[in-house]
Amino acid sequence: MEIPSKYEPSSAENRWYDYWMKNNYFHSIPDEREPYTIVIPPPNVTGVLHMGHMLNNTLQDVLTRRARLMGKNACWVPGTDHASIATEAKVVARLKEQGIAKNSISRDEFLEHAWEWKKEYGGVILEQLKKLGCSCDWDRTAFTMDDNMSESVIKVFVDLFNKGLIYRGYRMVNWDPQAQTTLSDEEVIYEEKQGLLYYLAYQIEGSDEKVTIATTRPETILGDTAICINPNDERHHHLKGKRAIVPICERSIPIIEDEYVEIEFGTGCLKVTPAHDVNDKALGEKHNLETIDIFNADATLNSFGLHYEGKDRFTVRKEIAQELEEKGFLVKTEQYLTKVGTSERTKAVIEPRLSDQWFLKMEELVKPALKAVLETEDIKFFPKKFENTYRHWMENIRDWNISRQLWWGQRIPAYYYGDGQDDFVVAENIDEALKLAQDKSNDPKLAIEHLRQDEDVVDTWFSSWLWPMTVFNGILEPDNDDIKYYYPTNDLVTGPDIIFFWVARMIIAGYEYRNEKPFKNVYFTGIVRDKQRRKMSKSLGNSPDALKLIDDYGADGVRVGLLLSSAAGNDLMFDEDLCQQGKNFANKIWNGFRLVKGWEVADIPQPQASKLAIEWFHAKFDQTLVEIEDHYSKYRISDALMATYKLVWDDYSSWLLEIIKPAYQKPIDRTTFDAVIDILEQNLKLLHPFMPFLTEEIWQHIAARTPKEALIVAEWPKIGKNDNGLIKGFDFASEVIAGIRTIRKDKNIAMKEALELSVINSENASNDWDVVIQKLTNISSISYVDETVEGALTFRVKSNEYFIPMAGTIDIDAEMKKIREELEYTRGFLQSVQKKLQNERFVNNAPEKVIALERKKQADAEAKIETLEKSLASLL
RNA sequence: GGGUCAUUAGCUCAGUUGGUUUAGAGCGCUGCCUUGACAGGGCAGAGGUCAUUGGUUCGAAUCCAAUAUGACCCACCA
Repeated sequence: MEIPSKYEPSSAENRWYDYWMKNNYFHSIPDEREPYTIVIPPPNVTGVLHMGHMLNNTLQDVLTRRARLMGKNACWVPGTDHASIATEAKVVARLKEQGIAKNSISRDEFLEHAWEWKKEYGGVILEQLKKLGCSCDWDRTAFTMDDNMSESVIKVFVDLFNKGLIYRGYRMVNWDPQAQTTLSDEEVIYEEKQGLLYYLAYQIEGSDEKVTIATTRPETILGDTAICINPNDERHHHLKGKRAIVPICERSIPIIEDEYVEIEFGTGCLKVTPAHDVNDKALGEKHNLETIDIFNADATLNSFGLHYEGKDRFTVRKEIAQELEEKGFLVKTEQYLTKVGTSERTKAVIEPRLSDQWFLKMEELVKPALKAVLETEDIKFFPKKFENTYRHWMENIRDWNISRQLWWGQRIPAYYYGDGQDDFVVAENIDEALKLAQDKSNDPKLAIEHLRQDEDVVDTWFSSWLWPMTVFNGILEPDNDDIKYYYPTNDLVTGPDIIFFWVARMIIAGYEYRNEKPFKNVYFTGIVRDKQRRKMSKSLGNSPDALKLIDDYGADGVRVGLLLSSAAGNDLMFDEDLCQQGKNFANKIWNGFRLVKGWEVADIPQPQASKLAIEWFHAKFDQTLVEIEDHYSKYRISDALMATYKLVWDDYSSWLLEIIKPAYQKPIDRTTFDAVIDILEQNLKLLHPFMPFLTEEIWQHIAARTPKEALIVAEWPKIGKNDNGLIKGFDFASEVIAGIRTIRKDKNIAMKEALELSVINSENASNDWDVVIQKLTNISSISYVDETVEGALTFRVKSNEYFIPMAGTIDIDAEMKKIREELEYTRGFLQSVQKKLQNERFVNNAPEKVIALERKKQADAEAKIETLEKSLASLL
């Protein structure tokens, strides 16, 4: 059968993915082997594959496949996250297109639509992961709103409530007026925006005097309930105890004093709006101020907004500024750079808002999680620098607002039975709730229909923080076989952007619910950026279509492309050229295989050169394997790939195959052939985690294999004896080869023309490698001589001198120039070494080993100089 | 405002407890080669005052300090 000269990925990829699925290699069940577990960072159900996912999941697949090859019971659990805000927004938008308003349908009807949506689109991203080659255990695919997941969430909520860690509070929270829900502090992104600072003059009550304040939000004056000055500010002492009149609404408000006010900022006078600013709220509580909320839930003004009622806050800002100016209250405006909080999901400007919400007390929960990372190193971060970020957040942690005013998610299991602040119970189901409510209210006649469940759901992260446990049902059945076997998981691969949202909270939950870490190592990937260092995003349109990339370069090519430049924790500048490099590599491997496959095998003696080359490659392979293992142990995946790349491209293809290659249309001896097939198979194993499809394809081409013998479940190579002498000998020989090639190049001597080589072997180098040198450079004979050969081109390796006699004239000047240049360099080098050795303090203080090395360098350089001088003399 | 990290070849990055030839890799670049695995290839080559300035040391890309530039994280100055 003719093998095409170009590797065609698309058919192979589908074929082998189906084969792997059919033979159940991805599926894991507990057995006597050591487990290796990864839980996927569940992408949003609304998501489509982007470059970040590609990188992230390629890394997970590399780790999983390698673990599998190493004989571990590898289990990579896939799944998706219900992403309440994002998904609810999409469903709302879709309903709107169909002419249905969310508030016109019931909660249950809405949820039906949402589930319908999930059924339709929820699997898209997982299907895309298959295209990438991800070897997830699809039988275990989970979703954060699966029944057992939701039950777990409720159970945990009730438990934390009963422990006194969850409480209900009337607090200032981050309100997203577009999604109409609260957000946690972590979901608020601060963006710098150019705005205006308005200076407004308030009339002092009962006088003609005025007081000027500065604000960025003039529309909130309608909610003002005080003006605050710093008691140490002498400019304003005359205002103490007086009252001011708020413009437009003409409310009389007190002038209070507090050191919180910065004397330097603005005019040193602050307007206080307790309903719409966290600091103002604190002031309000301290000074017992009235709280006036002027906004509706969608951030339009309510009746306190007077004639602005019903208008949006930003419209009002413009209009009220105009009115204030017309009425003479506006003193001036200044350009002002301010930080505005926006919603991570909807991008809407966050409104601080007072409302009843559920909070989780973090202070105690955090302690074991902090210790595990920073003290005991039970959990290791790669790269380590993120431990600082983690520490900082954990040590300054605030209570977590876990309630969201949404429908898509786990509904808060609180049941109200009366109108009092305290008239509620928390229970896993309504029957439990009824019993508790009857007890608490002392009213045995209380019935189910009297109970109203809280309308809110919990934050999405309140379900995903349990993910490493709930995917193995470890909350509902804490003693089941899966959780006992797979937990704690081994590696977590994720982005540093969710270190607080998710990573930290999983660690907290792990210690609280299993008294054990959720994972041993966390590998933080970088952010994928484009060549101009811009973050890849939909709005910029700079994110390539993942599936198109796979079409163009093959999944293996894309995987290699992504991994080539992704040191842990460093952002990665993605460039399609890297995928091209990956594709080229795949083709190189393919052709290396094609060459070997095309050879005719005969029972003839093994050439000495082949024997030596194979021994050398074994040594080189062992040496590289040590390197690769070291890289993996430090999660330096891109270095592990590069080491493999060089082994296969340079050592295997460029050197080994060239040395053993039989003459044109001549057969190869069986011994060499068998050895090279074995070597190819070992290489394929190292390559498989990076390039699963291509390697399986070649593996199965080499020989007919039963499913048990598939590459995906082959045995990872063991580290061998690593013979250094062979590697040194080869390195020396390769320098000789390069010298001869350079001469051929310079003098334009075709490879067909055989040359002779003479050598003055001052280095006493072994002649074992002569056969290899001869084969690769078409040297007919190598003779060992004592004296300089006249009329020859020369080159030197260390202090060995090589001669290639030339029939024609030798350009003496050029030869001399070359030698002089070498001489100059070597003398310079010798000088620097001598300078060190002549320094008494160096000789006295440096370790023995270092001095010996310097002496060796000196001797080598001196020998080389002697050789060069002799050659030069012979030319004169 | 506080903090973390970076700065090495045209680009992307290694350089592990200071000493392994006068600093490496991949890509790119420049020449030449090209019927017998692969032009998605081969061979050879050019290219760096290791951000700057001081300091410690026998010895610094590596340790320390300051400066500059950039990135990220945290923080309630209207």
